[in-house]
Amino acid sequence: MSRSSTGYHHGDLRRALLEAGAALLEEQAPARVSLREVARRAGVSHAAPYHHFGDRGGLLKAIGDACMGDFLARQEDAAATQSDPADRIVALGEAYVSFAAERPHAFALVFDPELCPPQDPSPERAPLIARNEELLAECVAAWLTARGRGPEDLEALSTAFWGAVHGLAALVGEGQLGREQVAPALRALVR
Amino acid sequence: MSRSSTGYHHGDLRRALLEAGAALLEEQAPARVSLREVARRAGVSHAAPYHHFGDRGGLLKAIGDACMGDFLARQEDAAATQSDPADRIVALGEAYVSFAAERPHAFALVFDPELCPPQDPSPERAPLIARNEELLAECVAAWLTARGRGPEDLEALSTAFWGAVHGLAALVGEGQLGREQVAPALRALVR
DNA sequence: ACCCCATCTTTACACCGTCAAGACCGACGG
DNA sequence: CCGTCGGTCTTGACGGTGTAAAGATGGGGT
Repeated sequence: MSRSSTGYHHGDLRRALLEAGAALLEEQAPARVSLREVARRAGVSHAAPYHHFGDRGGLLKAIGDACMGDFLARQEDAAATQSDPADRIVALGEAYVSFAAERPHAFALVFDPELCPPQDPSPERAPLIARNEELLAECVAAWLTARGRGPEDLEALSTAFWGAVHGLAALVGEGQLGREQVAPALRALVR
Repeated sequence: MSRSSTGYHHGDLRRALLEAGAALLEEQAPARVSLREVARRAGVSHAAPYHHFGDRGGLLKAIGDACMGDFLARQEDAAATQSDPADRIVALGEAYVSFAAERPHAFALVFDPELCPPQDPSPERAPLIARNEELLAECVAAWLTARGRGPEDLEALSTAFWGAVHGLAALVGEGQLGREQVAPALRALVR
């Protein structure tokens, strides 16, 4: 029942809606992604999405989950390309910023607190968040030991680094900063 | 003509709308601030705002200008309370984060790129932005000289610090970080 | 073969931003 | 003192949105 794409029941509407919504998100900010437009692009009636996602928030949340997956994949890739701890941290940060620069609306959606409250996040996203924090902590810990320091500041430094990278990413995503200003700032930080 | 508050023509609708809008912004995110609700709270018809602000964006932009003013005032105050360069930087960052924590919607509005594009900002806000960058550069420069370093990294360090503080503020405003995690992270940075 | 029910459509409602036309009233010239 | 003028506000309308309820459709299990 879930295979054919032709036919009255469309076969795979959920995926089609997710794809249409993700495509729309590349063009417009999350607030302007309308359920009706997504349905229109998927070629179904405006009320069709309601059966698959409870409401507009449900659709946005599902799209956000997918974006979070993309984001995490990029983070993992970036971390894997470098072996030196300092370089790895910089690579992590640059991947973070690249995502925000190239897909600003997806980035905004991923961190929208109304769609996925940081306290009790959706069961779909919780493992992704955990994995991301784990990755960051690993890199910071490696960097600390490489500099001959104990792990006493690990948590403070992790949040500091997260804050720095997140802020640079947000500012770039908002157009407040040029992308070329990021690398020097990051390097100045891990100096 | 613009003084009396009684009478049919209301006297000072523009200010009343700004106040109603600002009050609404304390309760709800910018995206949910509706022109009609603001008009309702000001006790006028739903089309009344159009004569004073061109459209919804105009009202939000004006509210954002006011919020930016509040924000800058807090930054100035924070910088004035400390004399030691390192302490001043930390105070600046904490004021930044406090604003985002206490007035998250105002914070989001101030940095909304669709309402006030960072390239060619509104003539009302441009001086505020300039003053803010100046303040930050001053503090970073003082911190650099206090550590016996030349101003060669001033720009990179300024953006790095701005990014860190902005990121921490955004994460706190979104509820992703607890407010108590900020001070240790900041102190770890200026260490 | 039949019926069930998940899926999709239709219809309807309230709210929103925006625009055009009209009502109101203070101010200014005669 | 009176009239008209123009900025201010209201009314009404249009298209778009999210959401809910009710009706149509057709595939899959018994």
